[in-house]
This record gives sequence, C-alpha cells and structure tokens, in this order.
Amino acid sequence: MMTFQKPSIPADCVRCSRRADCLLGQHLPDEQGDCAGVVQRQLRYDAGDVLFRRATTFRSLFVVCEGAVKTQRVTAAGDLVVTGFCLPGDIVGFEALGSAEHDYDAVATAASRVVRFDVARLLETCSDKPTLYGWVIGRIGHLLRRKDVDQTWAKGLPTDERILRFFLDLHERMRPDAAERSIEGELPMRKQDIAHYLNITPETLSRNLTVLRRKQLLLIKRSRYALPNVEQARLITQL
Amino acid sequence: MMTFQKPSIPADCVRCSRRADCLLGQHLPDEQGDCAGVVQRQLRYDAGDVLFRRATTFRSLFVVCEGAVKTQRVTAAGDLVVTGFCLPGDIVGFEALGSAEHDYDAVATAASRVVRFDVARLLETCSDKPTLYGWVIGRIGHLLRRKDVDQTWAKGLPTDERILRFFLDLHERMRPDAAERSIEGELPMRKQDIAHYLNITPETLSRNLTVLRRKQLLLIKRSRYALPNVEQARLITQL
DNA sequence: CGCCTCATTGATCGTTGTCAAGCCGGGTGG
DNA sequence: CCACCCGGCTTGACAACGATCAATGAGGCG
Repeated sequence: MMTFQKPSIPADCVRCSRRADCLLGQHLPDEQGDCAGVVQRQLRYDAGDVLFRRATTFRSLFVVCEGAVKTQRVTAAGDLVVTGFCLPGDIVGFEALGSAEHDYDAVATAASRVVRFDVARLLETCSDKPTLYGWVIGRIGHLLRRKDVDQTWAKGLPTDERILRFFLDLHERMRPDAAERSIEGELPMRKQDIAHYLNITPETLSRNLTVLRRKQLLLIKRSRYALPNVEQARLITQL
Repeated sequence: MMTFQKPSIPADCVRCSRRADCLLGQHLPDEQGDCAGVVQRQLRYDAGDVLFRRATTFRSLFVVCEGAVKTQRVTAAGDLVVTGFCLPGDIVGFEALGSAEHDYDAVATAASRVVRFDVARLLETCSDKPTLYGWVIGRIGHLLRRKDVDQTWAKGLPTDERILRFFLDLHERMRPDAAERSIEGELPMRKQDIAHYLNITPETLSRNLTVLRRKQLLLIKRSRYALPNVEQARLITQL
C-alpha cells in the first residue's frame, strides 16, 4: 500500500538522468521559496496502487521519479484499455488541464516514487516565471507529439514492428543517456499491460515476441528486455 | 489553390456556433489592439490544399472557421496515416508547441476558411492576459483529452461501433448547438480519409456502413450522413 | 458522351482473437 | 530444504474478422 514521505523535492534528483527535462530540475518554488505549497508530497506506490481514479476532482499533477504509471479506462463492455505509460521524468494528469475531473485511472505498474504538485499554484507561478511557463508549454507539446506519433505507429506498422517500436521507445525514454551499447533493461510493467496498451491479446504479444526473438531483434527474459540489434530495429520502425 | 484575404478577424464570427470555444471569440488582440500582428491572415483552401508540411518551421497556428483539416503522416512503408480532423473552432498545429518544426502534414479535406496566428505573439500575450492564458490551457487540455479518449475508442470498440462513434463525434463537434432532432449533416472529408483515420480499408468501411444502415443507426448518402437513432447510438458507444 | 475517380460488392487469404491446455517461477508452508 | 500452489506466461487448434485482389457501379466534369 501507499506510504507517505516528508514533503520535499527528492534528494536523489541530483543523480537522475532525466533531470534536464524534469519539472523538479527546473527553477521551482519550494517550501522555502516564494510559492510554498506547490510541491506537496513525495509518495511511494507499489505495483497496482492507484494514484487517482476517473471522475475524481483534479487538483494535483504527479511527477514520476522512479518506476512507472499506466493511465487506463474501462469501456462500457468491460474491456480495460491502457492509453499510456508515464516513466521517470514524465508528468501524470496533464490531460485534465482545464477540466474539473480526471478522466482516466492512474495506476502504478511497478514500485514507484512520485512527487505530487498543486496544479493551480503551478499555473499561477507560470505567470510570474517565463522560464517555467516555457517549460510547461514545452512539456505539453512533447506530450501531444508523443500521443500523435504513437497513434501513427499504432495505425501504420504491422503488429510485430509495433511491438518492437514499443520496446525501442521504452528504452529511449528510460535511458536517454545510455550509450548505444547498453541496450537492455528492466520492464517496469507486466506483459499484460503492454498488450492492453498495444491493443492486442497477451497471446498475440507472446507469439510476436518469439518471432522477434528468432529474428534476433528483441530478447525478453522474465522482466528483462534486450535489443541486440538497435540499429536495424530503428531502421525498421522509423517514421 | 489557396487564396489570400485581407488580414482581419472574420466578420462571420458573430453568427458562428463555435464562438464560445473559439480563439476568435476570446478577448483577442487585433490590428487595432495592443498586440498587432497576432492575427495574421484569413486564408481560403480547397480540398487537398496543404496548410503546412512536416519538418517545416513552426511559426503559426491556424483556427478553422469553415470546412475541415486533416493531420497526417506517411510511414516509412509509404502508408498514409490520418491522426486527426480539425473542425470549425479547432486549432491546427498545437502539437508543435515547444518544437521548432511541425511534425505532420496539415491538409484541407474540404473547401475551408482558416485564420492564421503568430504563435510567439499569442504566447507572449498570454503572460499579460490571464483570461487568454486560461483559455489556451483549457483548449490544450481539451485536445489532450480528445486524443486520449479517441485512443480508448480505437482500442476498446469493435469496428462497426468505432465507425458509429466517429460519426457521433463528428456531428457533436460540427453542430454543438443543434437540437436532438437535427441529426444529419454534410461530410467534410472523403470516406478514404475516414478509413485512414480509423485504420481500416475503404472496403471494410463500406461493408460496415451497410451493416449500420441495416441496423438503422447510420445512413450515408453521397456526402451526407444521418443518425436516425442518436439515443441508441450513444448508448452503444459511450464510455 | 465518355472519362476518371471514388465507392461498393464479392471471393479468397492471412492474421488475430478465442478457448483450452501446459509451463514456468515465485511464494508459502510443512 | 523441498513440495506445493497460484498467477502469469506460453503454445496449440480453430473460428472470426479484416486485408487483399478483382470487378462492377455511380457521380462529377470536361
């Protein structure tokens, strides 16, 4: 279950690889600053814990520091649809901007560390600080582009290449600093979640993974992945 | 081909049904105002005309006043993927926020009237005008939510219901003021574009349309659509 | 009138979903 | 320490749906 930490910007930020793009790396008001209350709390979640649910009031944004968070809905027919994954450096909840409520569930898919922010105060602060304002606009643009491009891949690539693309993206988002060689890592979500995100069944995912393994493009062992041939993989799945 | 009009906010705005949500309906700087140059030009396009192309510099946003604009990419394999339609009141180009270039093509799908804006000046103006700032945030949130929900439908509904959902959305976005009875209108794009957006072939679209016609849920005649049973249609495709 | 594009319809093939069974690994308790 | 159990993952067989290929039909426009 979720546990509380003392409210503060995590000390670990200094050695975080996503610092450059992260809200916590910006010139931010903190408890001692001129906008006390923007940063609210650091929280810890286990896989399966809920950050917020659909149709609850929208007051906070969440910065992921460690782990991963999925955003999902349940359709009228009862199907679970995962619309995205938030990895370290990402912000959860942006889609509720200008609305009073969240319109999806946010659920941790791995043990995660997260910092909660007050939206209203963040936006207020933007009026005073052009740098922060520009950063927010930049992040929103980034998110819009990601959603748009994801859509393109979802529609334009055959299933196996879409899967490959997913793991390439995952790797690039989790290790933006990594050298070209270090092409492996830990999966911060279950295969079931990936299948729900790619809109395929776990069976189809499994079958395609064996295909990709045979082609020596993607190796999955338990919760670890490896990309033995990144160059070729990128070539296949680029826009 | 595209033709120029004298630069000004269109006079027709006063009788536009989307005025409440439209940028042009906001308290906007104009040529006589304190931020001359934000509104650049009113433009006219025919179906097939290009507003901007992928990888060209991002300087302007476009407000659609009449007609429709599709946003699309061509994959490495040569497939055309339509990622969205912009209808009257919508803004084209938001996805490039925080980037130097557009990352998709924007193409008119019908005879359209469009107003071009300077992005930099618009964002500058936001710093001074909290109302406008709030409006921009609201529109961005709206766009994010739409993309997210569209994704949910794309993944969670069977093909025929997805098609029905598309026409329901289209109708609600084109005639937000319309009474429940007036459940018909003109298609501002070709079926081919719709198929590309829904990620199906024109053949599959056609087949499903006959199914929906038999079920008395959706009637298509040439470029006109009608929804004889909106209630039931909404029931089927709601979240 | 005839061309040209787009839309429809039909037949066939391939991929994915579905259902069912077996497998593997982690965790629990003896 | 080992046996068991359980959830998630994998694999197989079959059915269903959409893509593909091909042919026909319907408007729009010169």
